[in-house]
Amino acid sequence: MTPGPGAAASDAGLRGVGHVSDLGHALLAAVAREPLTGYALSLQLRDPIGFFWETRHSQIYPELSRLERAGLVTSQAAPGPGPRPKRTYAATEAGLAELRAWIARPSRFGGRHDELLLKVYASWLVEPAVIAALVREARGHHAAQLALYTQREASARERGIDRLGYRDPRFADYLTLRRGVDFERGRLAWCDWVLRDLKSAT
Amino acid sequence: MTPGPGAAASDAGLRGVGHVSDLGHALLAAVAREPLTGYALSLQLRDPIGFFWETRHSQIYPELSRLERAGLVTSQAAPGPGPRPKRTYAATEAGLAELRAWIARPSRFGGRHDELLLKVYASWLVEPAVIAALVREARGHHAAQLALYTQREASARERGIDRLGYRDPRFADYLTLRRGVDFERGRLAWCDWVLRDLKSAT
DNA sequence: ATCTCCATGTAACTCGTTACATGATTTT
DNA sequence: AAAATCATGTAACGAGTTACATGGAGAT
Repeated sequence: MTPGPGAAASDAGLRGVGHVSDLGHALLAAVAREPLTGYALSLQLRDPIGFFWETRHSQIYPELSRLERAGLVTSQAAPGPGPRPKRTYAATEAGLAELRAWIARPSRFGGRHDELLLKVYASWLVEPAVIAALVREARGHHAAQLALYTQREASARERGIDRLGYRDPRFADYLTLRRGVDFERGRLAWCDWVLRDLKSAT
Repeated sequence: MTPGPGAAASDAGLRGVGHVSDLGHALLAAVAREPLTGYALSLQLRDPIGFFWETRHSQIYPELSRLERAGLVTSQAAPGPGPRPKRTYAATEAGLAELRAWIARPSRFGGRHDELLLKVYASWLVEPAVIAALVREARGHHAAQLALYTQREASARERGIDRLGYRDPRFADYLTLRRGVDFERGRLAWCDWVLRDLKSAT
């Protein structure tokens, strides 16, 4: 990674400065609230309450320096407890702008991490209308999935699959399908609840 | 990565033959039901109904050959529509044994893919007691998480955080926390429902 | 004496996505 | 004529995990 002193010219092969990863947005969203060290961030991401995201410190430190090279965060060094100085990161104006733009962009659904939850976590940065649009879009997606799943559930019940023994793979299908129905229903209810609360909580 | 021709002796650097990845178990679980081609598997994994897993064909084909090298599946070649022969894969006895052993092993929670759902999808291969133990373990995990989240929710309400404006980051925390509570509650209800059904459906 | 917490980083590897590449048959 | 479907693979990344490495301060 570090090309060594004297060879600092090219930096080729690194991710383009224009692109910010999902993890980058997660870190940005955290330091937009208050300045934090990489270590503090790793603690927050280890326990995903209100965050729905997880990673290890080995990914956080390189990502923070990428964000700093891109001008989205700044760091202040202070004497640390170990051999290296302790760095506290804070979001810059450009960082906040990037976050606001990212929140407004359409999300991918069903990714391995929960992009919508992460955007809601950072929702205090944007107008409530922006978040409402996002949640309404997600609501549509989950409503469509729910319709599909309930339809399959109904057809499974018509064919008596819910009465098969556990030895039949189609009964296993039915068990997992039920979880899909529950998941989408819960997600839908949450979207509605958020939309209601965004109206009342001015 | 590829050591180049002429150095084919060792195969070092490849994943050890003893270890099967989560994706490997997913493919194994699918071909344990009926023999399938890599293409058919990619269609099933693109639409995660009853599967809760997703990937692309570019990952499936190499993984199938790894499984075959490990003796967990066999393939039969037939003239295909394209330049290459079409291969249909089936699980071997060793493959079924690996699946049964994997289902009985404790699962990781909160991984990027849903290991418990995948195990339930393959649950027809094992005795209902094995699956019941698995689901009971998961139930405990989700009950503990739910207790933690509801406690935080209550303390947030005591401090009036649910009545803050959307501009306060702590209100955003509350929105995502609510989703956590809903998720764990739904998961818990599903575990209970599966446990009930495993008793009745002999 | 040992363990845990704070604090930062690198190396090696596995997992996952996007794009490239080929080509016959069927549908629009 | 063009597009979609079936069918298989590789190359080049990007994302994520595990393990290695260092070292002071405070607690047991």
